[in-house]
Amino acid sequence: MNTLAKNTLVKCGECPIRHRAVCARCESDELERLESIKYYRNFEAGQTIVWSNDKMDFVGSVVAGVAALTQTMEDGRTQMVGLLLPSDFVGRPGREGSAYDVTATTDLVMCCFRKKPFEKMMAETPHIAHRLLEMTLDELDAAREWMLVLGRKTAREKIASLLAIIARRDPRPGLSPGVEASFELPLTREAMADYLGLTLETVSRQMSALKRDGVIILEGKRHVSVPDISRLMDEAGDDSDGGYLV
Amino acid sequence: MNTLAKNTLVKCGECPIRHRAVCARCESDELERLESIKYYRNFEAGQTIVWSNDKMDFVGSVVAGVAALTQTMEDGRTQMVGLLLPSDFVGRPGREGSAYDVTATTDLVMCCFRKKPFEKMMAETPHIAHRLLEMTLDELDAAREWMLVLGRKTAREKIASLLAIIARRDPRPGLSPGVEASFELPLTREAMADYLGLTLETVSRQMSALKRDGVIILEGKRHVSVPDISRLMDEAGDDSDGGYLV
DNA sequence: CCCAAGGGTTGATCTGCATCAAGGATGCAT
DNA sequence: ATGCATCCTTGATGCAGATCAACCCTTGGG
Repeated sequence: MNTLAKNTLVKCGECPIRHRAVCARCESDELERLESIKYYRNFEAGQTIVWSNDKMDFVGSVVAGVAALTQTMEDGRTQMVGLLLPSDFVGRPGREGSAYDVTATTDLVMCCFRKKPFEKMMAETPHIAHRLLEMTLDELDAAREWMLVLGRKTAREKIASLLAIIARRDPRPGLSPGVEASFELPLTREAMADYLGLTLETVSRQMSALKRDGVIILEGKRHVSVPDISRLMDEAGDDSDGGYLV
Repeated sequence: MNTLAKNTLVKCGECPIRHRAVCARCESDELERLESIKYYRNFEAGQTIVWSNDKMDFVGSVVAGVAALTQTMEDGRTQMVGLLLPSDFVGRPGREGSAYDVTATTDLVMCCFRKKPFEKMMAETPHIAHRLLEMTLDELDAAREWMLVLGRKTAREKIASLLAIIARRDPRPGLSPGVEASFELPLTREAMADYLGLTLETVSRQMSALKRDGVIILEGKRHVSVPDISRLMDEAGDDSDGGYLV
């Protein structure tokens, strides 16, 4: 247990980013064995990676870009239940199919492992299973934190919460003076609405309101700069230290 | 992986109910080792089991009664993020504290394992870790299914969804003719509201409405009978087969 | 060059649920 | 029996966010 601190990132072969270790003791021979079964896949923005209930014959992690897990009711109402940013893990070892639609919301690169050999390795290598348990517990915490957002926060707080997550996970230090974070929104207004349990009109209005009030600076429709991150966190009503979310 | 089918229940020592196996291959010596570190704890309705951020030195499962995981914002808004029914697992191996308040909503019996020895056993016994991963994935599915409820369902659908969960998990076959399920609500109206992201007044009104419309039969404030379960599922807007939830 | 499609904004109006408020039922302590 | 607390119900009113609708901007294709 805990062979690796919670969010430790390790270099995985030639992956362009350091991503969360699946192989708990990197640099060791597990990593090499992982290398031997891994491959890359590219997706375009909007493309579906797996349909819910479809068989999913791989697991992997996001290397670049953003993907979304969504659930849909018969009448078309949809709810995003997970947002996958670079280093996030996808797939359910020991499960046949996907429980959700997985779609790329931007162009996407994934580092995949074929599921069968990955599961075999997992069975032989205890700390991979432990590491996966760690990661699943993180996802569970994120999902539960999001339940608070969905159940109890106002539209403005929801938007601020989402922006805070993205800002935190995209750690580009301030370029211009007076800007503490700056990023490109990887989601359309509609996708944001689906994540937040709102309509796209409400998302648009609240984005305008946050801009008007100086909480964010919008350049174009997608580029967001945050002059004061703690101000943004306040708007999100965030009690938490922002530990686990997504 | 998958040494045990998803919801297989096994007899664990003298526990009065068959609960979900922590020890994946029951009847084997892991079970005996588990027996040697286990103990029971009783709680009264309303009692807090662990406070969020407190150190939690045990893991375990609910034997009888119901417990709730809740998160609270500084201003007092609270959201229940998990409902623990008999056989559900509590605790986060490899984690220090609890991320949520855990409280008993009814009188409660838990079967506990001290955390340290449990983790030690987990490290030595691979399929315990696998089993725990299975269970955590189930919880993750439940949390995500609940995100759809919180984000996209109406008050009436939310109530119906909650009743459907409880009815499904409390499999007492119909006593009177024309009654397909019947149970005692383990939650106050306020607790239901906290789970559903509503106010207690709205919960009360929708319960009355479901009663008026013949979807449920209310005897007193807490006893619920369901004449037609598929009708209730329809009201819940449930597309799913009701696979994972709670 | 024009047109269509996708993404975004903003306004007017409607409505589901929250909020505020009062009162009923039950149980328990004095 | 009386008082008080907890839990629940129901009514009146208000408002946040949904819905309906118009319009803008950008991109890309004939």
